Amino acid sequence: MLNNGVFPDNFTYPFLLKACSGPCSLKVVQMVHTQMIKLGFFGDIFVPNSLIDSYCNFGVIGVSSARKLFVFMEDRDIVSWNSLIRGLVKGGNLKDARQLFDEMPEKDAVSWNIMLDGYVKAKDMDAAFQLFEKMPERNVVSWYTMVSGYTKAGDLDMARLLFDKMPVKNLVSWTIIISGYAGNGFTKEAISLYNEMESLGLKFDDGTIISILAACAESGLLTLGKRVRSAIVATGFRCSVAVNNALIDMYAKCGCAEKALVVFQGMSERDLVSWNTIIQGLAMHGDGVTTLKLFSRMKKVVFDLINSLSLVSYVLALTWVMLTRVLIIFILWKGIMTLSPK
DNA sequence: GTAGGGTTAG
Repeated sequence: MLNNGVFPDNFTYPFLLKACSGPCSLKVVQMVHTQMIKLGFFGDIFVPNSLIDSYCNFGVIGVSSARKLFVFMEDRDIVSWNSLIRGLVKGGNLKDARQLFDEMPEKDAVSWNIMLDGYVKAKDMDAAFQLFEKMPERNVVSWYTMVSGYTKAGDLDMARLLFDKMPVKNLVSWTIIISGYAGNGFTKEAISLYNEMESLGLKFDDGTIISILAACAESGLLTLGKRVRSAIVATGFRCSVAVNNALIDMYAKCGCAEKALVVFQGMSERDLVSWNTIIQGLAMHGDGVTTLKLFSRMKKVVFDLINSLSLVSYVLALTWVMLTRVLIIFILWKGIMTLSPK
């Protein structure tokens, strides 16, 4: 763009910074920051705010840069505060986050929810609940945060209590509570709520399926996993790669390695997760020979993507195959020894 | 520009 003589404006940088939020290095954000100072776009509050947000993706160092920027800013709006608090919360610095939260001249629903999420992530449900009770207004996000927080803390009674009190229940609320019960091994409740959701005629989406299947995988809940699978088939739901991956994992973790393999083989598109999931699933519960064959196929297809997880599964499968072979040889040898005349 | 259920590893 610059080479073509086109100059950036105040809309360019927020977009550019958004693109730097991934595995992009902190140095690039710093470079963009320097250029922004030179060209002077800080008059538009969106610009420094998106810079704060970008810095906050880079751990403690990033957050301290965000903080410096925040301090030097002439004008700040709620988003500036919220973004920095989010950065502190993300870095686990709840004390400073809370201090800023209390200092804020004005709070909106996002401010409250960020702080709430901080306590939930820190597994401090008591502090979260206290804040939740103090909130001047609660929106769906506040309720999601609390209910999913309690399910993650294993307190299904509180999760259920709040779920029942939710003023508006939608697909996400149902997903959270069903996955919560399923993931914690409460089979009966999970299935009964799933039935209830179905009877309400709610149309599930990728998020619902993936979340429930992951919870089933976690606690080996094959019954519900199968129910979700038949619902997918019955409704003709078009499975994304992620949904199929979740299915593979659910089957493998519930002890159905063959079914996991069937799903994998039926996929028209696969990603690294598909390969890792099937290889891991088979290495744990299936046969080692198939795992090794799949691994060598994987080497041809996604060689540059192979990571430590694939390697661990490979070594596991290899060890398993070797052990089985040694065992077979040992048994044969014992047999020959007992049969041979003394 | 900031918050929310979401596939492998833990």
